[in-house]
Amino acid sequence: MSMIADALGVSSATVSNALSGKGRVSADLVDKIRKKADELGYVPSNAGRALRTGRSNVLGLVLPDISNPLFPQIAQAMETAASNAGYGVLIADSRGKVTTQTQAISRLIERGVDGLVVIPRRGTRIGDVGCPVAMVDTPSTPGNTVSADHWEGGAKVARHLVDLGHQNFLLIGHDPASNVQNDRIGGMKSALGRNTRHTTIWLETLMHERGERASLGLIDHVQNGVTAIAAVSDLHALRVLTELQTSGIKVPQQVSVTGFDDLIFSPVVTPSLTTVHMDMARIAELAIAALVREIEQGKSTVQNGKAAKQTVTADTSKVSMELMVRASSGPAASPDAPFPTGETL
Amino acid sequence: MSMIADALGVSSATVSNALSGKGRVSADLVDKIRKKADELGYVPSNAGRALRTGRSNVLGLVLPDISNPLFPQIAQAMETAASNAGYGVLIADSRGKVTTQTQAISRLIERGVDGLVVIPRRGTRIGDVGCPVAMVDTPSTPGNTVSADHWEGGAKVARHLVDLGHQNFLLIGHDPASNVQNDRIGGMKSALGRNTRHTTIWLETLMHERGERASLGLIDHVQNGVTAIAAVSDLHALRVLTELQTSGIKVPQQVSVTGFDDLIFSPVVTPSLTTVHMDMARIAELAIAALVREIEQGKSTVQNGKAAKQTVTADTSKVSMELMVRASSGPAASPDAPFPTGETL
DNA sequence: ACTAACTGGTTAATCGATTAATCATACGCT
DNA sequence: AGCGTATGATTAATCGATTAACCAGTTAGT
Repeated sequence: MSMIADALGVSSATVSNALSGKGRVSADLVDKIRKKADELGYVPSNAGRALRTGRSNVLGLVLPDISNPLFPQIAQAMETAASNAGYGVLIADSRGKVTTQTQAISRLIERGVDGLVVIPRRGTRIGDVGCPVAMVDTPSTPGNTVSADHWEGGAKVARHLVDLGHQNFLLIGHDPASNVQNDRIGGMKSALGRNTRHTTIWLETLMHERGERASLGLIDHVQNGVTAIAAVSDLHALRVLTELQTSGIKVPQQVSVTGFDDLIFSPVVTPSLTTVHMDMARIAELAIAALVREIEQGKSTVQNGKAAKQTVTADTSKVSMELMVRASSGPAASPDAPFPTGETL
Repeated sequence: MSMIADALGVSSATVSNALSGKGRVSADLVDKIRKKADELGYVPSNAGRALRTGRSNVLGLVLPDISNPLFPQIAQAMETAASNAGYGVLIADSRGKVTTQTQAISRLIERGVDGLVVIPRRGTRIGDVGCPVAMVDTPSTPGNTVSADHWEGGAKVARHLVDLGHQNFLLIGHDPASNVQNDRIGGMKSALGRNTRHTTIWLETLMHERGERASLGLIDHVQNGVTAIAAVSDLHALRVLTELQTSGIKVPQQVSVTGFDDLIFSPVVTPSLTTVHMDMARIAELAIAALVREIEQGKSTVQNGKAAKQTVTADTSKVSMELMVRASSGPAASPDAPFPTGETL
């Protein structure tokens, strides 16, 4: 910057003003400075700027478990949204453990991030980090900034299956402690009409009892009349799909299968999976926007009050999910013998 | 830092020396300073340090396409390795396009990263970025820093299938321009003995001709005697698996199927996928180590020569892949009628 | 006893950008 | 002419850590 100033015989302050457009600089000087800057290949030093302004223009992305197959979508969406807002994204993975997560967060803070996007899980507690935090969880969770409307998503698949004439459902969750999964299952249940029956199984519990690779015992359920199996993730839907096919049960002719998240393999398996897609790009946009707003006005907030509140609020806290009807769901096999009214479980 | 200095009546230089262990400070003063630093909750300012030292302690991770299902593994491994070396990881996604990639890289440079880890693809060209670069591609690619030994991996699955008595193979690739996939297929071919036959199909070409969701026409191949189908990714292996099962072909009784990468769903589909696992953690470690070495000695290199060479060299350039034998591969169906010697295609 | 070397610490400059305070002109108005 | 007010640019302080240069005591060597 001082090189530009010297080259043009002006002060470095003028160069700063010219490039940032803040002070009062004559129009033609601005032009000359811009030109010279390009000519010299000037790139502002983030370090210098950060030191002076106290802002790094970097956000931290905290994930409970990077190996989550949904992560690519999340990371990509966040990176894009942040980048559009002029921010970089520093990632922190906690490999499932809560202790590592705390460490990961403090590493981010030490690196001077201006804000945090946190995808929480179970015991995630965000202590007193000194910067705004956007939480992406579920609309039903207190402190949630913005997230997909998992409940509505659940309701959408369930309604889809009901419309196809299904009356006997098997709902498959993985972790009974997950807010997201509970919302999805809750939404499903809410949309199942009076003359339907449903059972819910949680894979984690099941696998804990019978081992990782255990059969899910789907044949039994099918023999008991289940014609629709709705899982909270495509990962589980896939497992269901292959287990059914191995047992010679036709999907969707005999049983319909649905998942969640529209994972990368979902369109290409046979039959392609009916699932629920979340608009991660929009969620990321809202989360980042809320975060950036708080960061940018943060200065004043900190000055006149105690400290800015931790978790920020977005314009919209829930983003609609989209039902993707594909080949794995179809009309119920035998639309005879309706079950007696009343819900099981 | 000056607060610590004031509190103990020493100069800030002494505090810096004490905490960094560089200058000469008496042992008990070091203790007192450390204690006071903890007490005051001192966290060094990266901005200040970066400004002075010219190093940000942040690395950039450049990915051609974040939606690659292997990405979680990569990101996690890189994050862990970098974090252990005291570096943060800034991600940059180029969503497949080469132009976006160039932009992404320059954004990282502007942010002042000390080094770059690049997972290249096709037209990836790293221009004159002013920092060391580690390339993770294939051992056969010039400029490769470190990567999995895809060729060996291919050879391993192929040998496994040959040992099971298979003689007629279908090899499935996706993108004929991918170095990784060519290495894998090349390795496979190299390990197929003289009295075997094989055909290779590239999905991208196929899908371009017949559309995204087109059948892969596997039944034809099976009827022509193929008993083993080896794909370059679990994603394609899964597609193969479900297509076969839908057609009523038993895996592995009639046809064996293998994949690559040990993706998250591979162990849980039915039958679980035989695949090849890459030790991403080790690859990341080697790449980061090479990068960090270059960065840390970089100062001298830049001083006495022209500039440090772009891509760094690791201790080991290829990391062995591990064959994961699961349920989707088994003995060849009919070990009769060996084919005439000579390779098809 | 006088110098050399060492020990433990301080001073002050520096990295690059930002910004409040200041200054010098020129212009408009009565 | 004289005063107030824009306008355009400069000065200098500042953010926080690092580090070369320097300084005051102490110890060792001859």
